[in-house]
Amino acid sequence: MPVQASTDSPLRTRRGDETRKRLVTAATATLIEQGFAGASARVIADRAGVNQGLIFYHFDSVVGLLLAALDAVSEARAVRYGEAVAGVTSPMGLVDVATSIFEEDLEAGHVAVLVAMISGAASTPGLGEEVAKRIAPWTAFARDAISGALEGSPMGSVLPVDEVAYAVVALYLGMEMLTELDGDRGPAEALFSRAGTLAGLLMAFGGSAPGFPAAEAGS
Amino acid sequence: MPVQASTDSPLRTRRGDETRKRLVTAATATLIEQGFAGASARVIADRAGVNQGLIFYHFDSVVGLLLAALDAVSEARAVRYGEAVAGVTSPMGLVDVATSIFEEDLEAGHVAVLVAMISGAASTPGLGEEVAKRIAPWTAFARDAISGALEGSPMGSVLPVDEVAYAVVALYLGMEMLTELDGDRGPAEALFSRAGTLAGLLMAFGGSAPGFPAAEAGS
DNA sequence: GTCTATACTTGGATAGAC
DNA sequence: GTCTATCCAAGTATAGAC
Repeated sequence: MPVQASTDSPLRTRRGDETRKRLVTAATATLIEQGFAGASARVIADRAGVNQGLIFYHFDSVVGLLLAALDAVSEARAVRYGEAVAGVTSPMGLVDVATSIFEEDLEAGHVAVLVAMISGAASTPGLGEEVAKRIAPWTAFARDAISGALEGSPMGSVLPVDEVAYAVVALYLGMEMLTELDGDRGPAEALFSRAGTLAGLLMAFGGSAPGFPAAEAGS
Repeated sequence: MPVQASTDSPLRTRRGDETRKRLVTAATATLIEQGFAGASARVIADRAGVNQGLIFYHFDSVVGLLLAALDAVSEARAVRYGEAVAGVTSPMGLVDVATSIFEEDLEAGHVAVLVAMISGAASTPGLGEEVAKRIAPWTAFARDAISGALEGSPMGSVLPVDEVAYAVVALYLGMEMLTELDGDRGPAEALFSRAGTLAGLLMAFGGSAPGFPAAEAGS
């Protein structure tokens, strides 16, 4: 791993930065399209158009690069989540935002990266722990969205937030796997619109949540 | 692939059968513990205590063996499902049986085999289609159980059986991934007891299902 | 600091022995 | 029909050039 980006040669680090960026991008794409088992040093390096050995210089190992790719996706998503939640006031609005953002995640392949890394963790000692850390943004976001939607609903007493959040994240991972398997995004899409219906139903039962207009954001 | 088990030498096929069985067992265990990426010919053969080349003689390729392992698990499960459903009369009983059977699947690692093969499908051309075929028992069983539980419930009109079945299977796969990741089976267990509560709630709303005693099987 | 050419290891597959 | 010894490709990693 290159350590010092010392004062006298900023141009040299430029080239390194470019290489690292290309590798992370290629690694992400490879994880999405070929999964963990298909993400070898040679395949990724070819895709990035760089020498295969650079992976070990810049990231120590293939797994190191894959974790960097997961980092990039996770951080980008955490930022996106923060932005999206900022403009929301009502519980129903939160549900709308959450479903559309999660749909975005599935579509763009962010969940595919997660799935690939989790399944890869089974074969690589110590990887599981590292991956677990990086799932925090997703879990936290799910918990926030659900917590907002559940309070004021009669279901709030029978459905603990943590359990529902766990179930939602699991549901996402599973939907991604099934979608990859048969190449059909249809069932997953159908579940999204269904989620909106159900959430509306729950809210209607609850009634007296503060600041609750009839309908918020579209779709 | 060995074709004819001809009349004159039944002893010879015995040895082959034994080898095949050992390989399938070892492949299953390896998929559960190491995932698809860790299921190499050498690792599996070592575990089975046989020469690595036998995999290619008996199953053509490593993937061929892994599919045979998936076949064995799928068929065993289909039988188990049939037995379990046979002794059930009420919708609530069906829900009880389904949850306890699915819990059994998670515990024994059957879902882990599924997860491993699905994630492996991303890296191996043509494998996805083969895996998809073999998931049929699970999907069908889920659909039957849900269909029985949903009719007579007011949710039946707003929740199509196919969608719920898809969601349940996805939920299973996702729970398995999360369980593998942090090694904690707790959240999944919690969701199972929660499922019982929810199903009971739905039934209570529906009321007039035919043959509906207060409570059926235990747990 | 960055990169390339090369060494070494593991994995898939088969020719030929029994 | 069953199995073993052997081959070749692909994968990871590093020594050394720039």
